[in-house]
Amino acid sequence: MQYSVGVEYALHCLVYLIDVPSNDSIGIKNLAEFQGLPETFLSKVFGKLSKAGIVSSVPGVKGGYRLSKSPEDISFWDVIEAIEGPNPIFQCKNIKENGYLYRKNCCQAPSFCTINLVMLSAEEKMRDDLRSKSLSWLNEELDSVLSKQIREDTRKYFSKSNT
Amino acid sequence: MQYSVGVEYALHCLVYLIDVPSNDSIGIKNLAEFQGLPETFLSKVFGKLSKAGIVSSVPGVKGGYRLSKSPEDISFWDVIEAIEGPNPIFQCKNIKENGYLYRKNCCQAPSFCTINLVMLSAEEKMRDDLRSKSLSWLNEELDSVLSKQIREDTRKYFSKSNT
DNA sequence: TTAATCGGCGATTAACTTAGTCTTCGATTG
DNA sequence: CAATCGAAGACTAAGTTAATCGCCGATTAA
Ligand code: FES
Ligand code: FES
Repeated sequence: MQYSVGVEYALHCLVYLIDVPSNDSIGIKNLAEFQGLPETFLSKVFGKLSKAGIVSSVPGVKGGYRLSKSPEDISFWDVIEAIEGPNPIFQCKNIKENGYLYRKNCCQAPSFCTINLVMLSAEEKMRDDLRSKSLSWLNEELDSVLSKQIREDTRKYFSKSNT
Repeated sequence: MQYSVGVEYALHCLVYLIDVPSNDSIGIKNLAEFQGLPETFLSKVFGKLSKAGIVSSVPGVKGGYRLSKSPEDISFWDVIEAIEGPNPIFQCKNIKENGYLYRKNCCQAPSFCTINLVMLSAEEKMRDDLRSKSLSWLNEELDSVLSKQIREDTRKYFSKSNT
């Protein structure tokens, strides 16, 4: 049970899109090449991000992707939800309604299962944490963690290839 | 991306084991029948719970399962970890070490990826919440949520079939 | 205008996982 | 000794994941 690799791909790619001015964009090809990722698959990932309104595409040659809103307004959770969908991690197949007692005395007040509620509220704790971290926060964090050299080289890579 | 149904099966089954005295046990067959679950599959789930030291088995005819420690000391997270394994939900394939810059200037200080750290710490929030809820807590919760009648009927079901 | 380059999208695939079954085994009961 | 239980492993069918391929429409530059 794990999130798909698409989540990792997406988050890492979005880092490079944060600084891109709104009249520019970065192509899938560049993003894939730079990170050593399969280009076609990355294209699918960006399809989901696009549908979720996180990025917007620029069609045609010299096209690519850019953020479709401020990095301040894109949280980690937004990205995960775009890739993985809205379903909770805990899978409740409502087994308590298949139970002996429920089969016997048929008409029950449709109540929530306590176990399910516990799981969902625990997940919410994780989501709240992810909702509190935005892409712009991540950008600042990376500025303080990564060497100035590396960050500069990265930006140079994407700017030169899109001139 | 979801936890397997085994987690739901396990948690629901463990509810019925909380009150069982340490010289008694409940058989897989009863648990499966009562909840309308496939018996053979449930047996696999209990295999995992047994390996994790949550339940212990009583072999032979009239055998079954019982808790192998106090319900106070069994948390929701213990159960999930027993079924799903210890791996984090977020899958980090270390893609940053396949990147262009890392391929170029080869020898890097082996650093952690900030994105990964964010994800892991968010997961930890969820796990902490699940670690704080034990089976005995769940039992009390169910006492206040479910009708006295249902709880009694349930206990009767398992006691009469194991006499 | 036209060829080359981009993203969008759907079909397809291979590998893997999940949910579940079957069968054989060893232990216990009566 | 036979019937009943759990343990364990082989097996299977269905679903998912990661990835590829091919075709389309939009865009650009020659
Ligand atoms: S019925 Fe699904 S968790 Fe209780
Ligand atoms: S390398 Fe895996 S999350 Fe950054």
